Amino acid sequence: MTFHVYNTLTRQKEEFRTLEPGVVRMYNCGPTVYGRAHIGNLRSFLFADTLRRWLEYQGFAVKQVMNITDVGHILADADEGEDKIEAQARKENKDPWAISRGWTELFHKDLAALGFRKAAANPKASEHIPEMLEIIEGLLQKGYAYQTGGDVYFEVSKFARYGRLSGNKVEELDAGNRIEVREEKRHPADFALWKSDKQHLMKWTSRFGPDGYPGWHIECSAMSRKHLGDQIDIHTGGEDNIFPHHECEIAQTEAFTGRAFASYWVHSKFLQVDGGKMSKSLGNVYNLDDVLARGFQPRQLRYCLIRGHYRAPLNFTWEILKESAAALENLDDLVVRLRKAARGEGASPSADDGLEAVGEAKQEFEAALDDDLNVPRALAELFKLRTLVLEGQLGQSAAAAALQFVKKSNEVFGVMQTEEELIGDDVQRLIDERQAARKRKDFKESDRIRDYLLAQGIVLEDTPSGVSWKKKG
RNA sequence: GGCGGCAUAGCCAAGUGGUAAGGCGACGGAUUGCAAAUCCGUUAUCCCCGGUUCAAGUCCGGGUGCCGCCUCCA
Repeated sequence: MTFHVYNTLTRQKEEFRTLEPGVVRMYNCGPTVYGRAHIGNLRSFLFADTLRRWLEYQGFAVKQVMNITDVGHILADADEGEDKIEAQARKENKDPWAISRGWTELFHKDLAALGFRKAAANPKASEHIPEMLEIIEGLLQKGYAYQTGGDVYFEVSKFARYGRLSGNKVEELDAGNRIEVREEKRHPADFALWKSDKQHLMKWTSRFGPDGYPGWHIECSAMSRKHLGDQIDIHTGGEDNIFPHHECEIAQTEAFTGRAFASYWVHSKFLQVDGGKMSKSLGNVYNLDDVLARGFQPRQLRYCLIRGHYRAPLNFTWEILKESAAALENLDDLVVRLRKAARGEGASPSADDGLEAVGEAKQEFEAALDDDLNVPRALAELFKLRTLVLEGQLGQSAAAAALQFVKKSNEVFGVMQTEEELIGDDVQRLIDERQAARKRKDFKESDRIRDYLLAQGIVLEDTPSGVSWKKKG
């Protein structure tokens, strides 16, 4: 079995083949930095991170680029209006550059807290204006774009494949119905590559005039090309990016280079909250701080957001997060139990007992992820291993093999506590004291010690084979 | 109006046309000084209606509900 991935472009699962053997070039549509990333954003980025991790698990060298959009997003009207970052800047009465810088920093902090692997590059739109202009010039020369005043538009009708990704037909886009059709455009669906506006705060001088700024879509075409080359393997984003954003990117890049842009277009579904859409008016747009404020750990949120299949809607509630935390605790426990069984504690007498079952779990795990990154199926295999070890069906060798595999599986999920935790001598002394108290049936004292340690985050369990402890959370 | 997706137990969530993974929770029992952990057992005919088929959660048609896009958006 090899990795198969669903390609939005062809609407089917396809065998994954890279342009260059062993190397994956992947571009992830990143955030617009005018506010804090919410858990919906995080789900999408977490999907990209998981995909990368699965590719790396398989031995690919992944060149991952995730952009930071710090200019160019337009409000209100498709082609004219206020930049989102500028709008926020006005609201806060701040310099737009300070706004985007601040949010970019926070974004990286959020990713780090959630255990993201670092992308090879996080290019900023504002730092790639020349690269954008280069493409715009090329498109003008090739006749795919036209200039009217200080504006440049991409002429959609010149690119026959426009609409292939989204399934939209240019003539049925209903353009002009809800948006005011701008007179200078040759077709309502034509989109801006470059705009001029004196009012704009973030602007650049070009041959189109002194007050220009780029259209939204051009940045990704330029940054992807700059950092990964004309052709890439994977381009990801949320499902909302399919149209118009990615449709336009394809048009621009392919018209410019004359070659296929990305081999695989992969999109994650939206996160829902309370079974419906997330929205400010419902007050259910949460970010990492909201999650931390409720006493949850970042990795618990991570587990919660990756536990479903990326191509199906996923529901989030605080109750579900709590359930996720409980499930994750049991995965941590799996590691602990395997480590013990590998040492002989609770292991089956014959060292190779259960070795076959462990092999099957690994095989199923990999088959699940090979099948369009089916995380829930892969997770189920981990829980099956837990049942095996709890039932004492694994011998020492099998447990050691399972432990090695589970640790490796965590390279994909990045959620488990796989390092052995240690307690200090003082804690060990208290545990011994409690055992002594129990022996003399001084339960008041033994419970006092147990409660004290619990308050320190250490849970004691009196098993038939002796007392064991674990750290909480 | 156009394009696309989803609908599986109390809550999540898999599922290749052949008889419903897994997680969390709940209930009953065992074990325990108590608790926790663990063990045993119980807990779904898959939104509705019709059709194809020997056989459908899985295919087709029609509903209903929710989500996304067509306007910035993960």
